[in-house]
Amino acid sequence: MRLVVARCSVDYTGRLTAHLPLAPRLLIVKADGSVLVHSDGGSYKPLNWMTPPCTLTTSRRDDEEALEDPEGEWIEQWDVVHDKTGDRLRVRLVEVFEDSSHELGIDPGLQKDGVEAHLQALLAENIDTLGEGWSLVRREFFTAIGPVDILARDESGGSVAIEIKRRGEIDGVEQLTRYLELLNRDPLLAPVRGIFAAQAIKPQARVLAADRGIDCVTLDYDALRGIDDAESRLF
Amino acid sequence: MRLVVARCSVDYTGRLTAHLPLAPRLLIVKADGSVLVHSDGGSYKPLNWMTPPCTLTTSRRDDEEALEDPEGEWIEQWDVVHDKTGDRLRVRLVEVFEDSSHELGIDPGLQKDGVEAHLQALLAENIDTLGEGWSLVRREFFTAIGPVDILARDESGGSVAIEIKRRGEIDGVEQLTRYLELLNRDPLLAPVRGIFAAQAIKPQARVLAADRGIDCVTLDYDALRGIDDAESRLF
DNA sequence: ACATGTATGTCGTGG
DNA sequence: CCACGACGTACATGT
Repeated sequence: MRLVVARCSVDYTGRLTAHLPLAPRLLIVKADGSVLVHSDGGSYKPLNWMTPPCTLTTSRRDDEEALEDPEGEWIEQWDVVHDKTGDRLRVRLVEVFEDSSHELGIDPGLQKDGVEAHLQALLAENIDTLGEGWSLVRREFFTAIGPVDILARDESGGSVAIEIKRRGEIDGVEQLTRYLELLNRDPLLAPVRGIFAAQAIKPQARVLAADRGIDCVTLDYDALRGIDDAESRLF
Repeated sequence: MRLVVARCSVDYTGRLTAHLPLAPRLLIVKADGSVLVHSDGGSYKPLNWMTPPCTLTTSRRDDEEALEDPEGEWIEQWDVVHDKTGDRLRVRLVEVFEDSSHELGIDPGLQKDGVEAHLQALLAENIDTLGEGWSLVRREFFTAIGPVDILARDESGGSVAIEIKRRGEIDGVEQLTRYLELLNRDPLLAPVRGIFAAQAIKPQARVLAADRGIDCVTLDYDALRGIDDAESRLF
């Protein structure tokens, strides 16, 4: 990883064209050749960047040459070209304040907990919180247009398709609607009810779900985890 | 902006919990207090981060204290707490390879060109590329559920709602469908046809659009721009 | 402040 | 390799 702090201008040409006027910025060149251009604010997202796989070539001008050129007084130029899309990033460095390199090695990676996958697992294990006598058929029930999060049977043996979201918004209801349309064409399953389950459901999503005959359920992550813990203590 | 390269471990607790085991990484502290944790690959997105507004407090341990503690041999700890959500990021530094600071100032900002807004303006100005005798009614025609990109009239005076996307995918068709449902309830406008316009349209989106009776049009950005240039030269 | 739609989204997963 | 869905999505814009 190479870290450069420099006064520079940046141009990007690819899915769009963009230009950054001359100013001091942080430039990061990663081991895979990818480049990030960061300002001292507006975090997370770089002002400009190039994703791997890409190729970086650098060229220099000596001071005299730079001084002669009235247009751009840059002393070093980076040309980064994306290997597949041909997107281009050009960085022109005018004044370099820092330039250092470090060997970091490959990162062991992030361990996550508490995302949708986890919610799904918890609800699948505690499917009877939706109703007494309910049973799990499958998690990630595959259809031609994508996986249904949970397929279950209610107390009377009827099929229920459950879509789980951390946040319940309108496109989640659309997604479940598409699944229900498809599932209800299968005579072995039909009729299939829909349940839209989320930690919080927006009013618009609720209205749309009601209009489509889909039930809404709010999930309490901590409560589900609590049930799960309580159950595992029995063993 | 402070740049630190260090062997560190990171823990995040907030919308989820996440842990990064001890490894060498780049830590960036921006002027607004936000923190980014980057590895030497997998670009653009930090492994972990804290967005502003947030507060960073640092604490140190002297070497003896660190050596006595068999658990964690960290010598410096950063606690970053988000001012509004209470999300927490904790970084424990074990070995520091670099620690530098720079004053960058406020960035003049990015100039963009070629996104959806531009496509919309170009198509609005050249609405007759969709058919002879077509006319523009409004750009950003406002409805209760959001703005329709372009509302136009075809050669026979019929209403046409146009949804524009850079890339035509399934959710764009869903969006247009919702608009059409609503617009067709307005007796002054109905019947309203739909056109899904994009630089490239995915097969699935095409199929769904056909199923909904929506026409697809691919837009040639350069051609539209060319027409526009040619027209402006007439004045 | 909240809601909505876009993104050079990025990133994983499964076919 | 492509398609799809999740994301601590982030981010700008309009009310």
